[in-house]
Amino acid sequence: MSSPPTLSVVVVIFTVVDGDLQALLINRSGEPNQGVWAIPGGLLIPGESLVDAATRKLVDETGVHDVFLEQLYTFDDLDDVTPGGTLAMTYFALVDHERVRLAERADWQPAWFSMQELPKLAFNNERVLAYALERLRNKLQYTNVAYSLLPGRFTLSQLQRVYESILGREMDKRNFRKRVLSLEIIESTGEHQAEGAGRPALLYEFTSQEPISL
Amino acid sequence: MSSPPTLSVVVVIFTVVDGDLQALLINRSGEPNQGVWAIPGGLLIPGESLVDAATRKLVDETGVHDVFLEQLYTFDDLDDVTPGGTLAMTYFALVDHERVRLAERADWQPAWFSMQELPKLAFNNERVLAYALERLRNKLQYTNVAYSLLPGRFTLSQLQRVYESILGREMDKRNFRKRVLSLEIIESTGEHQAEGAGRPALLYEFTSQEPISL
DNA sequence: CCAAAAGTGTTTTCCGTACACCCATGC
DNA sequence: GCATGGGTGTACGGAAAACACTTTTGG
Repeated sequence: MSSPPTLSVVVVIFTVVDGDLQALLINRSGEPNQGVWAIPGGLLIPGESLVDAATRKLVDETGVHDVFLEQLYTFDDLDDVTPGGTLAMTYFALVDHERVRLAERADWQPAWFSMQELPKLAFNNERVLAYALERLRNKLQYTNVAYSLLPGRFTLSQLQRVYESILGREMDKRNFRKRVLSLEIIESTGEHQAEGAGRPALLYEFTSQEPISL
Repeated sequence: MSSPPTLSVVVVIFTVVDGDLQALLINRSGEPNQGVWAIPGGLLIPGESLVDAATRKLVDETGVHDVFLEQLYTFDDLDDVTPGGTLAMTYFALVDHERVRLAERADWQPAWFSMQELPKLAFNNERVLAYALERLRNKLQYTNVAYSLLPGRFTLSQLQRVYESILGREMDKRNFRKRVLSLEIIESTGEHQAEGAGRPALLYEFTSQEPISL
């Protein structure tokens, strides 16, 4: 007779900093996998809903709320050491890094890592990140999820850098603008913002701060 | 202190019969929801993987194996009567109805229902079916999952009826054929099959019986 | 010979892509 | 005045959509 599985909720938190897609990782202070980096997560508290657990982890680590958060997949084969196994309900979230205040704790160290140069990860977390990235790339194409990665007002160049860093390829400026404007997910505020030298850019905002499928 | 949630695995089983998309439902013999139709499912056995549990349910109800089976979503809000709540890991499967031999049991009655005329369902199962249908429609567009709904050899008209019944709209015969042939997911066997009156149709087969993304 | 289903091409429309120059500001 | 980033239009190619008639069989 096996014991019932451990129930954990794990949240892949993505942000884009300066044209670089990054994920938040935690340096594990306890066994198993002490000292190894892992995606933030914790045990599901009995009586707590999955989305509440994911939101709790997200707020604990970053302080942000009201962002895009969606269930990703339920893995039963990430943890091969805990007796009885673990069911890991994974979520993914998109945050504007300017709104984030990383938790400062004595035991667990959270830090951003570029998706280009990930450290050695615990618990097969590579698969979870790869799957989250695939999902994010798909969502970016036919939804407005990018709203959750940017401040309320932003320039088209900032938006384009977000798309480019997630999709991993450069895009043509004119085609990009044509496309996002024709989708009608953003609109101009009429105000301008200077970006160092160069002509000041028009500021845009998303027409909806809720996820929309196109 | 709440009790830990019940862990169940639920499998939406779709088939297409005579141009009609149908789902397999079970008439519950026990409380809660006695006498009400529900999606087949059962408790996760400790030590059993999720996909094994889903496969077990599928084989129990239909006798088929080696079909398309994929995780759908994990719901925590379907069952509002069981103390501690239930985590329902849902899967969806696609079967060729000609290969199915429905379980004949004294207690649970399985039956096919058209997605057009569903009965009253237990446990918010409407949401699960709606989500499964949405996912199936998407998958149909950019994968070869239809292989799992048809016999090994089939006519292009049969294939088109499968697509039409899932997508819920009629398609142009010439455009449909051009498209599926250009995808190179099917190939002609060279043999013909008479379909009542009318000219006999060429039989085709899928080039792969494994899921392929296009 | 008539009903029933299979099979087949061309035209148009739309969307994605490629591509180069001028504009407004800071220094 | 020059460096920096913002902003704009057109032409091409491929895919999807619209559209009607001929072929082969059974009865």
